[in-house]
Amino acid sequence: MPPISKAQEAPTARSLHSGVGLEAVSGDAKITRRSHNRLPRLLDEAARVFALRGFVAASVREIVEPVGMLPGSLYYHFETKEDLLVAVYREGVRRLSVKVDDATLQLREPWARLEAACVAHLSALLDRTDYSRVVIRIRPDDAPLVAAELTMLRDSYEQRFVALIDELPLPRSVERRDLRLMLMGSLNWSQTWFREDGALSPEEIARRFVRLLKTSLLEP
Amino acid sequence: MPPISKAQEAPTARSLHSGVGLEAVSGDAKITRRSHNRLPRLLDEAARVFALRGFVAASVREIVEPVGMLPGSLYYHFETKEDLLVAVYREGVRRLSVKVDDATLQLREPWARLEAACVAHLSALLDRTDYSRVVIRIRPDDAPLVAAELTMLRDSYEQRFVALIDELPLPRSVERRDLRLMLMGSLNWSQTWFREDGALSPEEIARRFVRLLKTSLLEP
Amino acid sequence: MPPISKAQEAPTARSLHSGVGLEAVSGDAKITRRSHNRLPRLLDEAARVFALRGFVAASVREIVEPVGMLPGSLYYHFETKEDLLVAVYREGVRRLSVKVDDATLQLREPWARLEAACVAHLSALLDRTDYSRVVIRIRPDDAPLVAAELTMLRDSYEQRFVALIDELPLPRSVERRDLRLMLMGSLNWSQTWFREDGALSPEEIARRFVRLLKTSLLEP
Amino acid sequence: MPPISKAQEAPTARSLHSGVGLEAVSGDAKITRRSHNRLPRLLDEAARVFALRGFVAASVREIVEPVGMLPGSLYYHFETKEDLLVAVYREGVRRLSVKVDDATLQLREPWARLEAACVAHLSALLDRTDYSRVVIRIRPDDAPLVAAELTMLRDSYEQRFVALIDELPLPRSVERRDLRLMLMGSLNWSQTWFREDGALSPEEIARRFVRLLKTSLLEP
DNA sequence: AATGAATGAGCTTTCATTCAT
DNA sequence: TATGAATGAAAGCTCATTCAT
Repeated sequence: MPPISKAQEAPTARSLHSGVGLEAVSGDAKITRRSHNRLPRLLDEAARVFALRGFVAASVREIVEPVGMLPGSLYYHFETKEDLLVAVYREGVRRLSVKVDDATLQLREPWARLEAACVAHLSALLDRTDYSRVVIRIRPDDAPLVAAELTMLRDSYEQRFVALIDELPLPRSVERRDLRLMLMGSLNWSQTWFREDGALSPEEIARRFVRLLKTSLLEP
Repeated sequence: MPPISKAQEAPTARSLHSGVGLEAVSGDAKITRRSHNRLPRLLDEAARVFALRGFVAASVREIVEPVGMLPGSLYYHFETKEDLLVAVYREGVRRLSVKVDDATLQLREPWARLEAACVAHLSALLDRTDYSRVVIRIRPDDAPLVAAELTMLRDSYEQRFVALIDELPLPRSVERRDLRLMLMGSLNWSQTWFREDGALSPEEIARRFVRLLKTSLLEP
Repeated sequence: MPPISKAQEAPTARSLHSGVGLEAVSGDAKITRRSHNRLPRLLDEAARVFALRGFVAASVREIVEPVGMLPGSLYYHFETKEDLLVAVYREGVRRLSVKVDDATLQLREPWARLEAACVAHLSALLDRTDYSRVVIRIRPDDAPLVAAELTMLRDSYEQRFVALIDELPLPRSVERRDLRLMLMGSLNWSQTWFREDGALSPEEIARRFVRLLKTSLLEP
Repeated sequence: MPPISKAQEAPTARSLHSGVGLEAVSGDAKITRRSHNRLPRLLDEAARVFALRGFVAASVREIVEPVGMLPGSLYYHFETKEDLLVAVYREGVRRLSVKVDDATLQLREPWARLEAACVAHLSALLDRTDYSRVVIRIRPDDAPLVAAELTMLRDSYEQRFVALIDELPLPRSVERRDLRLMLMGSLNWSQTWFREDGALSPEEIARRFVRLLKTSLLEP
């Protein structure tokens, strides 16, 4: 497999390594003894380090070492560090999309659907092992050479929320775009203050934020 | 003036280069007899570059060059790049605080006070020339050696919002902390999507967000 | 066919991929039953890239890619990049020799023979598709491990010019070695300045250089 | 002193370190004890390594080490390895020019002037310690980013020979451009075959080449 | 109050090459 | 007759920082 080039095609629905939402590739032992196909592990590590440090501060060495690779070996799989980011980001978007789609699929009531989507979004976002964190943490212009691509990917995901908010029955005075930006902003920003040992779970936070928005804060 | 050391004490209220909110320090000539004090310009540039690139990607060279200094000269003023960040961050917090205090000072009605604070907060945050942007853009753990200090500074500022929200008359079911995190999160995140050429001004955005929160979204 | 090793013997007269002077090997199908022998194409590319970039700057990747091979595959055919150079160089010398021999074969008059040899030499040297360019472009000590071998190959070719110059009837004062070094130097150096779109053809250049040497430049 | 940038101005006549033709900077001890101003030594080493290995094969590490510098320190003085080459090349051209000018200055007779120029040219070219070797050894397109600049420098030097040949009284049939290309080609190419322990000195070689050209080779 | 000249560590990337399959 | 996946070394270069002057 040659390096994944910048000119690479749009991802197929079932891209990257195996299934739907496997975070860490475990139980792969049966495939080969000497376990070559470290690419999935490489992506896992990249996701971890990008989410932890940001793009610029993430060093190729730090990504590659836990996989037992040498820095140069990365470049068999990806042409640049930026391209690696794109791969991780793309997978992050894919997983987020799958989770949100799965969560909303069975529901009909618009507010319930939005709430479920927010719960799925926030759970992914705050899960330490998830590629999705990268999608929120990394600003496209941290990696100028692929900024446009990242933005497109992010937008494609956010369309889901555009649609979900379009479904809501709302007072005419409400701008749906404001609503989306406010809601998603508050969810996304939680990455900066959320502590795993806090009192509230991601799910509970998401639910509360939606309720705060939905209901009136003016006294009874 | 010796380098500002890590062991330095908490800042006095009137810290840094005098004046209340001067962005570019001109007319400072009277302060020192002869020297064309370049430290203020240095801080301005640092604010600009930290806000633009983030802490890690900001290079000392890029900060120092527009001031007409050499990289090594920075170290007369600051012991480390981290210390420079602290100085800028501290000034950002100071300016934010001044703006929010000024905006709320004359108002009595709690919701009006909160709205005014949000307008001030967001205007600062989205103003390209403002130190305040650094306070929102930089995550404390981007600079681990001074992370604790940055967090303290930020917390000290956010106390204002804790207080403002405490004043609000609210239904008993509402958790004030959630409210604050949601509101500030949505404001802060706007740094990610705000474009100066967009339809809405920062002030208008802030007002709309507050109104969305305050009122009910359930149909009439 | 195992890799061509460093310990390999001197080349037979009819070395490499058959044929006399075929640049791109087509119609070789009868030689091996099924395989679409890519080794000739590999050598063609190597010649092109070595001539274009020099030995050090020529990367295995650049050579191998247009052939549709992967870098590792080179090493089925050659033990090292140096060995590949030797193969190309050897073929370059062979083709040069054939051309010079063919050109001089029919001629008897010593100056005519020398001129014909120079024309053949220079045409090959300046022909973009020819292995011969490598022989002139690459300095043996660019590839220290095989420098001696390259030097031997080059010397074997230059013997032809030693012989041709020995045939010339010359004033006793003339050192034949000087004459050869001067003549060949001026021809070889033309690789540096020759442009295909220039006014003069390689043949014409060679003829003029010989004439300049032969005749007196002192006024009539 | 900031790095010498690509946009750097045309060199002044007395560029680089001191005097006219100092090859190795010795006797500098009096200037500073800890001898900073290693830039001259850096250039000397660069000239040596570029001449020895060519541009591509010359590693920054090899250049810098004998000077007692670290690789990164080069970049205080030059923005890129290419820029270092330009500096060396420019100095090579300057020294060649000075030598040729000095050699021809006192002479009036055209052939004598040309011969003196060739002697100067070849002595420089074959002198192991001379920057001039770089000018002949390095092909501009070995360093594509500065190729145009190198070509300009080389052309500016070769103008001297254009002029010297223009002065010659020649039979009308002789193309002066051919004459120049032939003469200089044969001189320049001597870099590939000249051995210091050979029988002939550079001076003697140059003189013989000129004589070969000048006189008739047809029998008496 | 700063510069000139560098350091030392680290950076991303490229290279020729290896070897099990 | 190759490939897939990598290695190990080195490359050019950038970084924050140092320190004598």
